[in-house]
Amino acid sequence: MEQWMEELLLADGDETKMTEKQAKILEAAIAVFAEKGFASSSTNEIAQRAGVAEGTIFRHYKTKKDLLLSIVAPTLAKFIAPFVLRDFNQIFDAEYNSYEELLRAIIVNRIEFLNKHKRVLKILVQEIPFHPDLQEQMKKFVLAKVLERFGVIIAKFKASGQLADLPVATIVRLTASGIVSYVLLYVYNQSLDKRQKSVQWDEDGEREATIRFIMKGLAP
Amino acid sequence: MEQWMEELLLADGDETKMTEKQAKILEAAIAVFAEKGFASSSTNEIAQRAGVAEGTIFRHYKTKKDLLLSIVAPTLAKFIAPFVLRDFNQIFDAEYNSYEELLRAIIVNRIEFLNKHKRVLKILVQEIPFHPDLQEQMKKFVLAKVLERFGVIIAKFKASGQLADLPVATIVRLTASGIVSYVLLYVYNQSLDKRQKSVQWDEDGEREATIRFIMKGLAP
Amino acid sequence: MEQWMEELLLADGDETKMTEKQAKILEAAIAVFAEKGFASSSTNEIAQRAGVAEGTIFRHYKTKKDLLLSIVAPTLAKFIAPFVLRDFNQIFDAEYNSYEELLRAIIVNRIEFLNKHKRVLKILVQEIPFHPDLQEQMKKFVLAKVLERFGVIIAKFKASGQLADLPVATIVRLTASGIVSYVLLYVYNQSLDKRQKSVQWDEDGEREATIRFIMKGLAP
Amino acid sequence: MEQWMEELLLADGDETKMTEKQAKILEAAIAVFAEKGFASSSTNEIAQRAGVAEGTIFRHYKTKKDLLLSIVAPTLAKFIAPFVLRDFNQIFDAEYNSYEELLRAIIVNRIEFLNKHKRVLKILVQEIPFHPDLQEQMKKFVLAKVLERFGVIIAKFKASGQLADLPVATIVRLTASGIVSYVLLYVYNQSLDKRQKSVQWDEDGEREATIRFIMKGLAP
DNA sequence: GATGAATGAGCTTTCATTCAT
DNA sequence: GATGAATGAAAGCTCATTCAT
Repeated sequence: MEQWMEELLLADGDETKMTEKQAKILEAAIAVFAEKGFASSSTNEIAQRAGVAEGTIFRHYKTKKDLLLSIVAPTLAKFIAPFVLRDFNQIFDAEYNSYEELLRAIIVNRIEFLNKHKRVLKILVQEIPFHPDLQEQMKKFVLAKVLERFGVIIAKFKASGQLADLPVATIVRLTASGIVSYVLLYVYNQSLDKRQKSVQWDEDGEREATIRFIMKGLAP
Repeated sequence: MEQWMEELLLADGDETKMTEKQAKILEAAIAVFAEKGFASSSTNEIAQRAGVAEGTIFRHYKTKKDLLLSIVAPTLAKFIAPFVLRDFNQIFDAEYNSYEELLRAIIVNRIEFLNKHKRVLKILVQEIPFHPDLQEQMKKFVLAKVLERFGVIIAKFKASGQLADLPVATIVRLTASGIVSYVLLYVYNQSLDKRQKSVQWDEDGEREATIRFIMKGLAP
Repeated sequence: MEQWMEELLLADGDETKMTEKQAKILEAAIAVFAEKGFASSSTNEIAQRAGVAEGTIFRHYKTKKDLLLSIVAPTLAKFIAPFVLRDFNQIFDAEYNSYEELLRAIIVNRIEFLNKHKRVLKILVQEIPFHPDLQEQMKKFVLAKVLERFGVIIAKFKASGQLADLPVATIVRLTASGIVSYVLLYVYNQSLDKRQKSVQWDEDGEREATIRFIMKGLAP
Repeated sequence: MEQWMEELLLADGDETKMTEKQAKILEAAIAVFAEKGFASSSTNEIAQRAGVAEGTIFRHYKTKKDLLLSIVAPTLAKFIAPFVLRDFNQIFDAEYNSYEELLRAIIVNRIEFLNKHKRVLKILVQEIPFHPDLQEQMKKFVLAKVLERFGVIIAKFKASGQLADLPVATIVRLTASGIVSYVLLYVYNQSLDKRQKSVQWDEDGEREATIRFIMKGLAP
């Protein structure tokens, strides 16, 4: 499994295998899928936006669904990468003195990730309910891996008396719900154009409020 | 506006205006839309499941999108009913001695609502990103009304020193994120069949943990 | 099975179930398939010749292959009808004083049949090698039924000393090969236009020669 | 014409003119055409089975039809070789004392030929109805040559009182129909696997029956 | 009101063929 | 010679919508 992961990550990082047109197709497909949803997107429109003949799409991706998966799978892989690949980045390997420090790190890291993969994540979220195979992978890899990895760290903080004595899954759920609500607010803010800045949230204030909320909520 | 609301609510509660066929069409459409998504559903399949001719659908709903809206609108209306219709139900009109009591009332109320409208809510959530008109209504009515109504109550609890001194929107956001994560867990639990009960969450425990989490998190 | 047969035969005889357009589609499909072969025929051309929108074809026949089968199946059924349906016609129920009489009756009957279903039979013969399901049905029903029915009659002629003492299957094979070669000659003759009548065979002469050939060849 | 024939025959026997790839393409094309029919075969599949790039096919054969012809033509040439090329083989050049001897020789020879070229002959038979140019060549060369050559021999046997006084074409037709029905039976037998040997015909018995049938049928 | 046959635009997909490398 | 990416025309098929009955 980890081999498959690493391959996916490399294959995608090392995009030399792709022809120029193929890259354009992917880019166009991401844009169109994110904009209209998978089912409402036509391969014709994708081809046009990619500046490619429609047939070219099907030379690289056997079906439209194949195209979807080839977009969504690598991102899914990258999503769990931090959790399955040792020393992939510093989130879990750095020593954190407090749960708060960890929270801050995660928020920064996830916002960065979200920003980078916004459109693909939108597609993923939209399509998961209709593709049982994606659901399966999500549950099997992502959820399982995240819980497993977090478990170790949270146990440490629980032992040192920084966190309430709740099941790991519960702590993860409550932490995640807080973070997710903040991150969504953050990207929502970004989606507003200049003129609408008046209705924006105060990002810094909300971040601090969120962190304090979680810390207090999970205090022993 | 409130008139329109009341009409919607009545029209739907009092389903005598609908022919039997029309009701069957709605029911079938909800089932199919929830299962496959709006764009991937065919009016043909809806007609078959409803046991009517395809043409009959278009006698009642000018277009396929019309059908979607006539499904989604009443549920949206009911969703905000407690917030816009005085004495529609007891949530806000009862006097709550503590924020915790309010939380418990909301959880019960929302779970009930979600259970009753699960499929339509799924459709709504799926389709909102692709229908700007729905988004507009959502923001204008739902969000605005909910915040407005909540504002009054939260102000009271803040004044009496039960809640931290945070913006109302922030308190709503953090409260909502906690409740949503619990409610989703609750319905997820229900979707598991008997054999999978072993992987279930402990509902009661999670509910209590969630309430305590929110209360502690929002304490002054 | 015989029930299924009778249904097929009736369904086809009683073509009132078909809309006018559907009949036109069948007629056009038979023409085009016979002319170009199944794989080289386009539903587009069939639609045009039928004076129908292309979509109409697929309202009546789910796939192009479905259309093929709905053409070929009834003819296949009619082909074996004389052998499975008692008193369907007079071939086997009349008393034949000699094998020669039987031969003459068959030739007349088969030429008539061939003339009536020339195009469909061409399609059938062309497509059988590529559709194992058709092959199966052919072997199971047609061959089996024909041999069985013939067996009884041939046994009678063998017993009365009119035919050589050969296996029934062998007699059928040799008889059939002779008849087939004559019948093909006959339809080939018809396919020639007036100007080419000079290269025609002498039908009557060939028929008599064929019958004498078979009779002498199978004499005891 | 005979020069063209000889060239064809040599070119194919002496396959040194073909590159290895070209040979593989031909072999693959024969396999695929025989399996699926010409129209249903894709150059893509042929290329894959041949282990070459799709473009390579078109380097050697201008069009897909060209490929078909380059498969079918040499076999057609070989088919008439015994009839047009003096001392090509022994069938007609040996002196036959009886028509029966000739029959036996032809059967052996044709079974051998059929076995060697089974797939190509299947392709040829399948495609002839849809390619008027092939039909033309068939009639002009094959039929004409065969009849002409046979005519001489049959005239001899008629003169010596071994055969009935029928037109040469008729004798050829009746003889051919008998032989063909036997040869088809023979190859059908071969196509059955071990387990099905019980349903086989008795080859030797059928061959003798067929020969006796023809001899008796054509006796004066 | 209800039907369902018919439509035609548009969908995904296939394919023989071309051509720069 | 050989490749395989690219093409675009055409294939089979789907679908929301219309309309005569």
